[in-house]
Amino acid sequence: MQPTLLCVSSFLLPSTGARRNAYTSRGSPSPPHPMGSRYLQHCLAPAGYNPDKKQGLPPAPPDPAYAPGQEEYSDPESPQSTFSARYFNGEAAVTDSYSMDAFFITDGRSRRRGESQRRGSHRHSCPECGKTYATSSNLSRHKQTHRSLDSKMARKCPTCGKAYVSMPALAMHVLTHNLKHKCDVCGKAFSRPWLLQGHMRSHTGEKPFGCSHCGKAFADRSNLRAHMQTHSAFKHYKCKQCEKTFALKSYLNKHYESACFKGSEHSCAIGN
DNA sequence: CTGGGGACGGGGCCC
DNA sequence: CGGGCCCCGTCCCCA
Repeated sequence: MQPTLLCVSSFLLPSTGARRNAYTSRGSPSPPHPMGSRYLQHCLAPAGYNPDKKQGLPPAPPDPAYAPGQEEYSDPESPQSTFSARYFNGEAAVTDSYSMDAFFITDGRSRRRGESQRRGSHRHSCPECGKTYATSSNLSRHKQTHRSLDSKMARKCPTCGKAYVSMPALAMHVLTHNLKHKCDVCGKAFSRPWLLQGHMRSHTGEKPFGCSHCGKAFADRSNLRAHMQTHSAFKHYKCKQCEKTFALKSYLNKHYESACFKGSEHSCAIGN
């Protein structure tokens, strides 16, 4: 992800301090999002976003406005927004800032993919899902992800026994048992260097990811993404029990757990 | 109870 | 094959 050109100076913000230092165990993540990084590709037009060749991001749709008053949110996998991104923080440039489209339309991978397509380079496409890759090697690795867990090719993690059909995925998983990247400040260890990098920001107060709308800065890109959704006038995630709507899926999930489905089953809840 | 944010994990993809 | 990057998602805390 590249920042917009509106405000590209990076520097350290005063640390807000980590509110807590409790490193609790996390639940298993959900399966990868079927829509991948394209899930907000209908976001509003850029304001200030300059799709230069380095960024390579596609321009926003000519009329991407998400009709106000739209009551029914039928596709929670592709939330949209009427928010028009403007960077109006007149104060000192505090961080890189990301307009809505620049942030949501695509990610670095699809950006690179787009560049390759514009260059007209030959792509190797997966017959099962249609994804394309620059090399047959990459395609071969990708194809492993389509294997069934019952496949003879499936292998188990020697440490925890979790089965994988994709060898790269297994290799990545195995690394999670080897926490060799240690924080010099607090001693917390991580399996991958960029996890440590993100963690270090909690010590330094660095917040490289800024919201182009309100100027608020974040240390974590995912948190900026969630913040961006709070600027949306629309609450895309609706409880199927009480019809209440929420801007973020996590809020809806919380609602399911705490309120609407308290003491009952989540029969019509998450995952639809 | 909801909204917002901080911190982090697992896994896919590119080079 | 491995490193780096990015994504989605979760858990937790607080106002």
